[in-house]
Amino acid sequence: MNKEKKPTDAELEVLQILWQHGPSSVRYVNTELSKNREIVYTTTLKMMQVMAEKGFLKRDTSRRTHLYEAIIEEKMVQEDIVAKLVDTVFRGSPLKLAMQALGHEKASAKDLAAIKKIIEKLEKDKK
Amino acid sequence: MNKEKKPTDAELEVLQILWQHGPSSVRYVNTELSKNREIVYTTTLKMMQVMAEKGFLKRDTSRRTHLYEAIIEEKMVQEDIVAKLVDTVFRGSPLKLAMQALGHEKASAKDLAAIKKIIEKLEKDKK
DNA sequence: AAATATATACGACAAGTATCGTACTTTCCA
DNA sequence: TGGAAAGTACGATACTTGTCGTATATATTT
Repeated sequence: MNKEKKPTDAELEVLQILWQHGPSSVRYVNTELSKNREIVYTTTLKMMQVMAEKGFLKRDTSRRTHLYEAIIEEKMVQEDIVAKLVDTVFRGSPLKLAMQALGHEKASAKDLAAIKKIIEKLEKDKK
Repeated sequence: MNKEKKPTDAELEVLQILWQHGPSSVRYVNTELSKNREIVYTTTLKMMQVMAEKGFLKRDTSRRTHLYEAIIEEKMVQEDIVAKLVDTVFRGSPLKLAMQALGHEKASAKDLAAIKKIIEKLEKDKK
């Protein structure tokens, strides 16, 4: 069904903004991107046009300033990427990936507590 | 120092084989790759030559059949990729990534127990 | 109304990727 | 010893990605 290829890195930057902010103009997305790196307006425009062609975004052209909206879901993309990552970089072990994610700097005490709960729930479900 | 760019997907396939098997001939790598998909010998050869130029592999040309060895470490690559992934796809939350990894089919009961232990250890270290 | 600002459309391009064919060299063995 | 087999070298190619310039249309402002 979905022969969707995964978004490129640059496309993910755009998607992130749309996922958080909802339907947005090119101007808005470009302004957000510009906070992180130099990028010319028409580059962002072109990229979003291409993403629309690819089926990642849909656009509302009813007004002069077009609005773009993500139509692939954040969760889907996360799943795809994680599945592939586990496969190609962690030798098929989700555990290794999880450890790598948590073992690193940013995991807070609250994060750890949260995931412990989730694990306990998963363990219950397994039975 | 290392302005190393991250390996492409196809390069990761090669790296995985080298990480597991150690220094290998092109023939060996190609045979392994062929188990998963169609690929012509010279394609693999060329790719590994490029990877050597990039500094991902080093090669021993002392014998007719060259041996290639990974010189970027598996763990390094994993760290890089996970860090970037957390950033660009999980809104900076390692927790979300870990959950996604574990919540997926493949995490076994043993995996869950293992990671619970790790979490407890991390919690201790935090104090 | 003229000038300015803000949009989109679209083509071009350099770099990188993955792919393979052809040419050449070395080794093996019947 | 003369092929066949197995190896490397390397160029060509088709695609994709990210980038931007230029053209043009539409508002907005003075």
